[in-house]
Amino acid sequence: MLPDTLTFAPRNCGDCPIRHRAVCARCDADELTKLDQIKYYRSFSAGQSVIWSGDNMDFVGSVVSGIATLTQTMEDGRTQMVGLLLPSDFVGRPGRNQAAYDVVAVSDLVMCCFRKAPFEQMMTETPHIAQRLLQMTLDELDAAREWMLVLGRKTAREKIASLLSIIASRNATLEMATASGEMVFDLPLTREAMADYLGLTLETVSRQISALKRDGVIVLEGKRRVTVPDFDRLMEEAGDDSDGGILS
Amino acid sequence: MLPDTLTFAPRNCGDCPIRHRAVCARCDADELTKLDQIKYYRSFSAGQSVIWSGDNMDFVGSVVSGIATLTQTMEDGRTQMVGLLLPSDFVGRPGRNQAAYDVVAVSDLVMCCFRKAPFEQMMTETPHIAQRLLQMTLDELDAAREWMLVLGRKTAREKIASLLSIIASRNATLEMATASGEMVFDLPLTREAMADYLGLTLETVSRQISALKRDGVIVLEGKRRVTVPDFDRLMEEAGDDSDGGILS
DNA sequence: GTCGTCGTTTGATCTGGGTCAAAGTCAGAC
DNA sequence: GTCTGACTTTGACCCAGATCAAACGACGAC
Repeated sequence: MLPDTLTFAPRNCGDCPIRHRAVCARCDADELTKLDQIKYYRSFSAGQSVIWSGDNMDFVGSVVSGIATLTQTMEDGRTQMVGLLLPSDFVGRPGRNQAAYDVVAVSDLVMCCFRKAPFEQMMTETPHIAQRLLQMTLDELDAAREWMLVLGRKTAREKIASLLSIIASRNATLEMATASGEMVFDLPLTREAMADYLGLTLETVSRQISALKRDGVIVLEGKRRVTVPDFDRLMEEAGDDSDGGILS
Repeated sequence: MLPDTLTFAPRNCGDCPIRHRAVCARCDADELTKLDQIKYYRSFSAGQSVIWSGDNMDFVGSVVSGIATLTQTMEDGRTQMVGLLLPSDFVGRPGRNQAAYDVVAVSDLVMCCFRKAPFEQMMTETPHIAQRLLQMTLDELDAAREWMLVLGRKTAREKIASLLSIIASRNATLEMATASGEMVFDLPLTREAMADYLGLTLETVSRQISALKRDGVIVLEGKRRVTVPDFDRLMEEAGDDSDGGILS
């Protein structure tokens, strides 16, 4: 457990893998030095809980590596995932002391944390941080609204295809993309987590994945490794405009 | 049509009904003067479209009075509401030129608009605006996540109860609250719009409203005026923690 | 090796909410 | 007044996805 995650810690921000995408993306060298002074790393192993809804939360931070989920739970145990946190995503809300959601590490996870008070202080002093945070929050809001369409109006099959295309394209920027147009990636989530993401049961998730496999939309190696032979086909199955609507 | 909405326009920001809740809330007198110079009002009558998804959008703005909806539409016509815009809510995204959603006036509507370029200019100069916009965006993100739980995991009855309690509590701050603990308000949405909000069909909305009425959770006068005799009961029906979880 | 656990698949059955259809209510136009 | 159209309600029926249940596969502990 906790293999080299602790030794992982990049000593200075210049070497950080998320330097140009996280909340610090716009900071100049000076600002980075200041951040460097108040930052600290925390590691979590897969399955571990980062924070519980309602807990006192005295830090904010960025996911450096690994994946975490943001979920909401009803009294009777029904749960809905409301955020999927990938490297560079921000956790916590400046100006709030209590966590509003459960945060759980889905894989081994490293976070770059800042104590809340000094971070909020810095936010007022260095507009670059607030600017970047606004941009990231607006992006998250757009993602949440896309997700609302998925939850409210798509069929189970479309939901699965949507999730697969989201994961595929989030990874696309990073790696993968087998020249030939094929895409290969590992599902970071269990069937149950996918069900929580999509407002389904895990059985339905399993059945629809099997169906997409049977129909040749995806190819599976084992239970986690997915190959998408034709991404446009997957987008069609997701019910999305195939000519990916250009925003921004 | 378009009754006194145009003459409505408050001449200066000091008199504005949303002065202390909109994106300008934190501005001081100086900043307000600058905003005053670049603002203009636009009126829309009920049912009119403010902007279509994909349209070029050269302004941003705040809802001054009236109600509008933000919706997404799939190619085959399925629609999902992704935002309900009440007075003081912000429309548009700085740094984006195309509208991402359809915006439709549900009632007669007055908006306070700013051309995008000067507004973005001001945002970089006066941190008060960006600060407030960040706060508002974070609030919207929280609301979107709450909404995701509703869409993904609640039953039709719970969905209706949730919507009613959201509308009730959004209004609560303003007016209403019959001392006795009763709440009375008008539904601003048609059954169809409620269905779009909740990921249901209008028939199901109608049936569930009838059921809540039959069970005494709400009382209807006509089709739009709602009385809630016992708000805690309504919250229970919504499946929410009755002891309203305190965040912030 | 066996056992236990966790994640997954598959089958059988049930049901909440969708779909199709018809009729009711109300406000504004004429 | 009555006609029209928008909105709403209610009924009958059906199906996608939930629920209940069983079994399978992979992996780590022993």
